[in-house]
Amino acid sequence: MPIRSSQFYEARAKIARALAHPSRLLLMDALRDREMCVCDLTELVGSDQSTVSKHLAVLKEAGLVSVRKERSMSFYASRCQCLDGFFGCLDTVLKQHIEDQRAVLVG
Amino acid sequence: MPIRSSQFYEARAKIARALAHPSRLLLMDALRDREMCVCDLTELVGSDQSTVSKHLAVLKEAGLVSVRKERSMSFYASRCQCLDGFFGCLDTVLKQHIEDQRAVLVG
DNA sequence: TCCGTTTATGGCAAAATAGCCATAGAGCAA
DNA sequence: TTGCTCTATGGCTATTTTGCCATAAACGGA
Repeated sequence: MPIRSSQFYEARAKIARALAHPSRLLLMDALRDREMCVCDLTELVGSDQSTVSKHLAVLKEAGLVSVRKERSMSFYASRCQCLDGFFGCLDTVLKQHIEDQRAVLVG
Repeated sequence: MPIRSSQFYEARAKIARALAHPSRLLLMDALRDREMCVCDLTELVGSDQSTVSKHLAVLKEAGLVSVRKERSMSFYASRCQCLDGFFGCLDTVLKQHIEDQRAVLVG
């Protein structure tokens, strides 16, 4: 008696996987309120250009970013404003979790 | 000029990784409004008991669930009510994404 | 005590992910 | 054309993740 179909959870897992890398979270953060080209994003992330392109492809495939091509450049932009609210909600939970852990350590 | 520190994104990536599996999303859904023992969760997920235990350990390590031991059983409960809001927000984005893809296919 | 139940963990093999290099294609300028 | 810039992708290796089996520990009942 799964609560929902396996496709339901698979679709959401795909989104979560797309966000499950610090470089991709940095990309989502940078693209939150402006579009940027791959060249600038590459400098921002500090990895190889091909690596950044592949990270962007993962975000694109998940539907989290859009691309616009102009001249020889690709401009990426965020399609989703959900992350701040989500991680803000999680911050509250995490802070409590850390405090609980500290309490355990302190005894 | 990263927007935030690498630890910032690493911490969030850890949470996203914990959610990046359909079985773990099913577990979070099942535990949303009630606690359950590992035995019942194992039956729900349909994987080996050791597999479910390890999924639960991942969620616990991320601070997303709590455990309470009673008799010989472990009862897990969600520590976070952020998922519904987040995925609800994403649903809107995804529906639009799917529609865009269809529009491209149709031409 | 002995046994059955419940849970966690080590170990292993298969699968997925990550990151780099090399490279190809597109666009633009000289 | 030639060359430079920008981007995407194939290929490869290293790392991580996944899922099962086997097993151990904890607990309770007979």
